[in-house]
Amino acid sequence: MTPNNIFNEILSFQSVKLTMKQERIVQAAIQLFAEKGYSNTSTAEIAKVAEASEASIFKKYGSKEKLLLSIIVPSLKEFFPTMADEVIGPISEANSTFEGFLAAFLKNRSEMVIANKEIFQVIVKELIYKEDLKNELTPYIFEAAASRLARVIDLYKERGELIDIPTHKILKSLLTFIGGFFTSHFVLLNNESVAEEVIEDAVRFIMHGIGIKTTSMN
Amino acid sequence: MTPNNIFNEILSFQSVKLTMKQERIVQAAIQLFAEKGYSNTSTAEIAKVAEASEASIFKKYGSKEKLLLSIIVPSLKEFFPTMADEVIGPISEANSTFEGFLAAFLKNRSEMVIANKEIFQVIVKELIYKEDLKNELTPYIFEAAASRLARVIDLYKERGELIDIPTHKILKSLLTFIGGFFTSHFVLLNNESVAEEVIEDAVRFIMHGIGIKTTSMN
DNA sequence: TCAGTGAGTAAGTAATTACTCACTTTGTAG
DNA sequence: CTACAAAGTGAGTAATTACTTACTCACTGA
Repeated sequence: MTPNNIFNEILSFQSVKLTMKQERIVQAAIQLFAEKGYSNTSTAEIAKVAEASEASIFKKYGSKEKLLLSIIVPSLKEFFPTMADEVIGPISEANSTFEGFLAAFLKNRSEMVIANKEIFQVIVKELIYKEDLKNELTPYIFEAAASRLARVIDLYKERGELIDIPTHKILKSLLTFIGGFFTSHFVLLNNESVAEEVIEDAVRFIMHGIGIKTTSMN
Repeated sequence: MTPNNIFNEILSFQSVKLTMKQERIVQAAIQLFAEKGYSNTSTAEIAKVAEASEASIFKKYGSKEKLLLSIIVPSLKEFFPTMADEVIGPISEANSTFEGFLAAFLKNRSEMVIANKEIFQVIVKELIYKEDLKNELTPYIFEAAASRLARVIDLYKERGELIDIPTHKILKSLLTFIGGFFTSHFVLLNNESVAEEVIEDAVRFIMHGIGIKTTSMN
């Protein structure tokens, strides 16, 4: 079975409405995977928490791995592509400065991640491990998020708001920091919210760093 | 057994010189843990790769968990405290500017991590999962690395090289970016080296961000 | 009313897991 | 050479693992 067929199969799980039992199974799996990791969670435990039988898991999902993917894959489309078309576009149009865009973007995505924090934790924790999964999903993530952010960067660069260095370099620094930001807040520290001030601090750091401003003209 | 006793027990493993077989076991464990993760690696597999018997593992280490800790704990002292006393001090003394310090620091720590890349990967991957381990080690890491970095920040702040905001805010931004830097390069991308240019880019970002320099006096 | 269908499950199974025990081999001090 | 301790191991074990099978039940359309 090719990767594409696998993806379509996984996505088909959500197309038919889930029964109550199936919903309980998915919720139990999300909770346990986020808490203890995929490998340390047995199907027996998932069934117990969901108050269902183990066989029900396999009837619907076929394997433990597909249950994991049925959680991860559809959510990626929520974390990232939605981010591209429905988030990045409107946010950048509504903000005249890159600084404003950045603050709105970080706030918007933070709220999104917090609302789906356990799923986000599962994705981060498992993506680090699973080489195959990583290799299959990163091109997708890159296309969905990075390439659109690059366009926004180009836009504001033309307006003279951003430094004149290659866009890929700006993007790389930006993604490194944002990745660190989300990972530290929502995976390591497991925060429930992000204060306005924290976002302001992050934006200031991204825009101006920690050095004093030198008086140079452009 | 209290945490302290556990730590002392773990540290005692390295105090006596390892036999060749024991060395092979540790090397096999590092390799497999880094590649597939602790939970996905069986003691049988470690024994096979090490060309030793499973019983030898348990004779020396008692449990699979202690084998993991015997890899992680001593290395932390190499990654972090050495960093504090033997790295941060000399580097900051040898560099008159914070920018110079930062470049030297990033280069020095990158080389250190690359030389022990698999161990670094094991630490990152397991620290994300294991709540207990994380809670036990973070105060230690913080004391070793963060508090010393804070002093360096204070030093250069007094010299007027860094912006005048609370040190903990500077530190937080710095650690977020550096954490993202090391994780993306050496865990996600599994890089073998870091080009001079990459470090320069990172330093520039940390110092000045991606916004254009505004002409404001201080 | 009842055949057909999908949801759900109790009770398995073979394989794998971390770990143990009784034993042999090896290195070394006297 | 020998005695003894440490290093090393083959052959287990009970528990857990992901997964299967053969079944019941609840519902629905004709």
